[in-house]
Amino acid sequence: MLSERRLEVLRAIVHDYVGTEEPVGSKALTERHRLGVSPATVRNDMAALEEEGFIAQPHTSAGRIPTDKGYRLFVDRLAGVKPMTAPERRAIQNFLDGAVDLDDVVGRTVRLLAQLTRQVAVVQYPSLTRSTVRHVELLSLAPARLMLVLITDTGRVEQRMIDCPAPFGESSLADLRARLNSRVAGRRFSDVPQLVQDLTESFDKDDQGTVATVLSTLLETLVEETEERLMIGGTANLTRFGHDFPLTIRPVLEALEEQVVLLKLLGEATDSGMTVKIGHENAHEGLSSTSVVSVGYGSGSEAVAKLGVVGPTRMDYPGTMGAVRAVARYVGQILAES
Amino acid sequence: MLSERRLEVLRAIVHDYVGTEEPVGSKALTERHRLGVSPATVRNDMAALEEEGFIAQPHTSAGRIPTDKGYRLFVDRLAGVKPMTAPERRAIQNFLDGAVDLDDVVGRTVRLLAQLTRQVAVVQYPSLTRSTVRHVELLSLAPARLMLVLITDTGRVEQRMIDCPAPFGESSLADLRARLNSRVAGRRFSDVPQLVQDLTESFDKDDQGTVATVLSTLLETLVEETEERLMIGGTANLTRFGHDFPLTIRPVLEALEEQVVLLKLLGEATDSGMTVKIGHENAHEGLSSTSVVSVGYGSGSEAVAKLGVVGPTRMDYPGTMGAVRAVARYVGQILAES
DNA sequence: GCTGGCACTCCCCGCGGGTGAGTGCCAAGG
DNA sequence: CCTTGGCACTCACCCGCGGGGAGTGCCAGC
Repeated sequence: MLSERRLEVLRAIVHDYVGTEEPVGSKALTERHRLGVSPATVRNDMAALEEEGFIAQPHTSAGRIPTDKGYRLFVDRLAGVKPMTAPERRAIQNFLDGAVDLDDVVGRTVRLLAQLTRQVAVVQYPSLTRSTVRHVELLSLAPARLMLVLITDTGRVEQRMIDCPAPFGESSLADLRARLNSRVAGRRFSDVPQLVQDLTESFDKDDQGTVATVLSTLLETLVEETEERLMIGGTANLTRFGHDFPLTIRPVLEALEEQVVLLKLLGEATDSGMTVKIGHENAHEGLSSTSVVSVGYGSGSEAVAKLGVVGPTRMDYPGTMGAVRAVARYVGQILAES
Repeated sequence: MLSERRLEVLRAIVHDYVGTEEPVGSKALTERHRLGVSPATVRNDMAALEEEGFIAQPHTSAGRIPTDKGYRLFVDRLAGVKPMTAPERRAIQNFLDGAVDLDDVVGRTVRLLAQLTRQVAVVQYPSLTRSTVRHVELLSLAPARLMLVLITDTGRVEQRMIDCPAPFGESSLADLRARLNSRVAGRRFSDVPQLVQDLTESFDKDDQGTVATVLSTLLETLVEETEERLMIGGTANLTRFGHDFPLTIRPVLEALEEQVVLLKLLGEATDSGMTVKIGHENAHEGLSSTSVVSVGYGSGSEAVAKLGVVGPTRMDYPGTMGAVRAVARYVGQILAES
């Protein structure tokens, strides 16, 4: 068990190291923080902290830097979330309020988050799985060719081409359109399969093939499009990383380009509250020297997608967490309004 | 006027420098290329080339490196476009053939281009301005609330909400939908304004307000959405740039995040044929040590958008140009088929 | 106009010593 | 038992120095 003062020493080390990017020594610590003890005592504490694996020295006779485990303890027990100041909150709201459509909301969010945290921002588009259907439209492009358009409550639109097994009249089309909408409009995606289950039977024998095709296409769209999109920004902030550049930055850029990796990354985050993954806690090895702070956001009480930032393990956790939480909150509001 | 041999020397310098990233000297040149003359002669030629501003030396008593002007001459007069090999062409086609929708086509193109050139790839979404309308759909979401959906021949879908000044009946809606489509389906965007000009008058007085609103929204969409989207990829390749890292890479990453800059960049390219912008020829100063190779692509004989790559001025121009041209060609085919 | 020779320039690299921050240990004191 | 000042020790970092080598410019000769 670590004494209160040792935790205080760890907090001070993290604080200073995040600020200076340089290993911090016992003397410097006592000068910058009012620990009320001498450097020698701090040295003893440091030895203990190192013994437990919370800090390490790059080489003998150098200062200490926090380990992943040290940051973990810091985040879990020593650091709070630093709330945004009132002007910052106003700025966030103003910036997001100008958005005109979903793409714009996501784009603005990503830029905002990157700017606030000075790190790389990742924003997932609102997920289809948890969304509800606003409208389903069917268009006849040619006698035996339809287009299915699906509109979600988050403002997303998906379209699919459908080749019909048999020609499909305008009246049948209008009929199907009406019945489909009366059943699924306003309902959650996950409920749709049951809701349309017996729809085919109620149509003329001639049309049943087409109806079945349409329905299966609709269901496919719901499933397929669960592979969600995301937007990233602020990659230029990676250049602030350190001196050992190419080695650090390259794998990160590579990881960022693989949407699958990022989606998994965000997906791992717990549903409610904020998640902080530190260094090697990230599954992807290219991100082993970065931390990811993520949180769910949504229009209602429930999260429909996630957003977060990727930065060096040596980051300002309280500030970053504050910014991420605040942005998520405001984006949720914006989505709820529209 | 430069003699044939001096041009040959320049070509050799560019070739070697691109390969080694190191200033190339007279001795090394005569060893690697069959110029048929001695190092001393090459030195004389180099002095002449330097005099004319095609090459420069980083410091006295070092080898020479090409200047922007040197690369320009190389591209214009000395280098051809290196065609892709048959296996490469097959790979391109296979890779692009798997695409399922427009987003996927663009996504695959960007990844492919980044991989082929080992540089940063930029692909503009097919532009709306030059596209044609495939279908316009009107949905009634609420008594006085419509949704306008615009579907283009390139597979793009845009939607807009419309608040009607007055309630609008289903029959009027169907009427408007039908008339609108009969007029604009298959027509170019640029022709739409004239085609719908007198449409409002033919409706009932009660409905004219709504019809006018719908039409103006449609026209707005056509104009607004001309601010086109694009996708970039392969930023990890920036790490191959050089040793003086942060200085070079940072402004490039920043420029890449500003879509406006990129759109302007691609926009400057001439419509037909390939455009190569070298170093300071790029308006944006963050890109003054990069070259941009871009070309239009399209489904028909006409370009609907552009794509290209951004890389160091020290790049393999023939190879890059070959890859860019080949990819543009195949993307055009894919778009034409779908 | 090409070539070989020659002197000169400077970058690069490895070496060595001085400096200073930081550590670990120990003995003394509360 | 914890804290503290003292002390010797360890290394990374900085800096200046000199040799090696690649490359250049110039010149005289063919």
